[in-house]
Amino acid sequence: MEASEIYKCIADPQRLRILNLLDGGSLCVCHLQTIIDIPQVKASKQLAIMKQIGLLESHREGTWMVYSLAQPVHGLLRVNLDYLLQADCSECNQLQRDLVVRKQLIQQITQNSPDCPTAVCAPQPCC
Amino acid sequence: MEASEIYKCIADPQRLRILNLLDGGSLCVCHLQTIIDIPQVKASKQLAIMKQIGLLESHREGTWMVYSLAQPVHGLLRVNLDYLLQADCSECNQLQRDLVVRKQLIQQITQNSPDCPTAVCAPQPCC
DNA sequence: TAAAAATATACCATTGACAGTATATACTAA
DNA sequence: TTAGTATATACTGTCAATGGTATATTTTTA
Repeated sequence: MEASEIYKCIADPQRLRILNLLDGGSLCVCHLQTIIDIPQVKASKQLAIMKQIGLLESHREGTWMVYSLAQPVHGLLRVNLDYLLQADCSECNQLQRDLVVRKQLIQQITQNSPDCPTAVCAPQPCC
Repeated sequence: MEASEIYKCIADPQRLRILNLLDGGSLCVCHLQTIIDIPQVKASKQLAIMKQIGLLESHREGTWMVYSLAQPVHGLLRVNLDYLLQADCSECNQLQRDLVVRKQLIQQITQNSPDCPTAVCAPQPCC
């Protein structure tokens, strides 16, 4: 994977937010939609782009598609996610806030259905 | 300066090469043209873009424009240049090779005119 | 097997980045 | 002041990325 591909990818703030969120663990499309507040089509497209490059993996779980960072996380991506999380700029703050929202969402899901593997997806309709 | 601006910038391999070269010290447009082997127009445009964002500074020295990284170097750029120089991918290797060529070029200039401040530009027509 | 939910794809219009050519500007030296 | 060198800008056409709408696909459940 070329460096420029990765840069082109994370040059889009939405894609960057998605990568950051997935770095915290797998999520299904509907969760990403909810947290980032984008239309379904767009979420789906962005995810497809990143899967295409090889940054993301996905597997189906019922009707849900669960996305996660391809392992091992590419060094260049790793370095940048780490840097941004401890840096101070408007986009960086957004990433930090996203992780908080992510945690809250997972907590909600877990309370509503304790059986649900938190790393994955809600067993109830979630969106 | 937003992270996405920097990423959009370094997502272009030529701009990345320029930034990497300037990280080794100031250079004038004609040197960059020579090393990277791009037409004058393009070099000038790329430099203008990066100056616009605030990544580069420039000053005139005779007919030459000397470009350098804006100080202090933005943390995000710093992190990425450092990573790429020690990584192993085709674009990374290019960056490493560029620095070698840069050193050779500076050496040539210095030999031909020992008075010339190597950090800057040749006092003789160079292109 | 029909309906509903979650997700993906096709299609289209718009926008933005990019390359190339020509021309302009700034400076130097004769 | 003219010619030459280095660099910048204007202009134009082209191609790629992006957003939106509609529709298709996959799976589950009734």
